[in-house]
Amino acid sequence: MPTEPAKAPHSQTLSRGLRALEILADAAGPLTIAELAGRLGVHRSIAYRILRTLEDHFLVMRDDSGRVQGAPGLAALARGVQRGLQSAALPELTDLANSLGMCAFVAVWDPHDCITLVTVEPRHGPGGVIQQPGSRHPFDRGAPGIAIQSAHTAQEWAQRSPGEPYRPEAAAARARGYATSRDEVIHGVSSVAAPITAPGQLPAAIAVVYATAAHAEDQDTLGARVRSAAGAIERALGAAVTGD
Amino acid sequence: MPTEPAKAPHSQTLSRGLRALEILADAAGPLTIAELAGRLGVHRSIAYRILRTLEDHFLVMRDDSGRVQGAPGLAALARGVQRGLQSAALPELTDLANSLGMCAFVAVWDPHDCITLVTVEPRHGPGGVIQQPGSRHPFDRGAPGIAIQSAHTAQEWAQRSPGEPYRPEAAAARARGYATSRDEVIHGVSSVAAPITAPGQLPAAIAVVYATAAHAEDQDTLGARVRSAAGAIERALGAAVTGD
DNA sequence: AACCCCATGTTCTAATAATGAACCACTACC
DNA sequence: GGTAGTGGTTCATTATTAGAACATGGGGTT
Repeated sequence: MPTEPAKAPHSQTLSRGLRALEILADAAGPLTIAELAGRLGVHRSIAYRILRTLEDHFLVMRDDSGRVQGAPGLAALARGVQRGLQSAALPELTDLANSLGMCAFVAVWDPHDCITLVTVEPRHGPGGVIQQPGSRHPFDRGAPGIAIQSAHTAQEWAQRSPGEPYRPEAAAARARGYATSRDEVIHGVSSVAAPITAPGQLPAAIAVVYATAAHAEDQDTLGARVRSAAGAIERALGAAVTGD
Repeated sequence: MPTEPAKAPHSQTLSRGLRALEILADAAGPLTIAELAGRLGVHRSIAYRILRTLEDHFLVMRDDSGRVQGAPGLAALARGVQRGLQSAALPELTDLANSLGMCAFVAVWDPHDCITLVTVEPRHGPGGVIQQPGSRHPFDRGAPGIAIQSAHTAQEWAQRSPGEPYRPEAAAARARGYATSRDEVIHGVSSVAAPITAPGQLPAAIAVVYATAAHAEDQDTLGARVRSAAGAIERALGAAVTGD
């Protein structure tokens, strides 16, 4: 990159609208317009117009007292994301979750975090750990992050996610084919994950989580299970590519 | 509404950006920038700047050949949507899916369609029907739409979703507590759904789908099952409201 | 190879669309 | 009955966006 041709300008209004959606997604509950304007750092009247537009697209809604929150239209927008991966992973996830009695999920790479895409709870699972779809975790927390990194060398990683540190555990995970973590995201919760890589697909990982107290010993068995699930998904993705 | 105080202006740029996301979600596969600009009805250079902004927010990504598609960030945006309903419904859905061996899902009301929010596949279910999360269906197709309508009288409905027709089956469903459909969305596929209503929550429905050929007779049993699941979800939502 | 075609990406000026302060109406709470 | 908090609207100013025209580079085809 010799002479940096100067970045083309970005759209201010659009960016603010998207930040509004991000803020709403991260917020604990519904927000008042003034709160949103404050967090956005813009005048109330701007926030108001932005909201009007978002409402038109069914991406936000107001509750009885006029406060703002995300609307189902957002789910519709997310439908197409990594569709192939989602459908390939779903059967394997349900199988894992039900046979192991653990919550199983798939997370995908995003430059700054890894994002949970699909989750499956085990049959009688309300007592278990719930991994919200759409939740983000930094790469330095949890087995899925390690697993995704383990599909790359440190150099590849630095190129792919500049600034995101490369965990040393990734090397061991690369050798074993799966990664583990304990107490990294939630205290008392362990996780085992295996990477999923397929041409044309974002780096991803399949993982299970469980209370550390239970199932303490058979970490190797879990590793083998998630590895084989990852392999099945990769084969399904490959078949989809060639067969479609 | 006597004198319509004149609608405040909407944000053009933001609206175009959102339409871009909608187009990408509906598209079969990745789109080239020119295609997107065409469908958007704007000049290529505008589409380009919009994409640049969307990329900054990790909502779209480019594949190897520069074509555009949705990115995992979209899933993160959808995380907060109807969170209470999602978590309350998940255990009931897994229970339904696994005990009946059918795909179970929750759909919520949106002014024009009903949108699938969460789905659970049965244990050994890849052969079964998969209901993509985020998919929209018009209210005149499928049991969930009828179930959602059945929670309202025709008048309430006309006020809530102006222009959307009220299906006559809703009255019968209202009396029975559940709705059925056959061959309405996919040929050969039947569905049974029950409404979920809770204060502060959007109207929703829980449903199961199955191949019409199998399980032809016990429609009443299915109705009772989804009804009781809906009741359990409503109770969980009520508890969450008062207990939080 | 030289050509053409189609793709992405950048630059630039007119004028459009966004900005943000001020202003109104309403409700809830002192 | 005031006062402070909402949501909602208006309007002059100007910064932002629009969209044409211009680079650039890769891929076929003749």
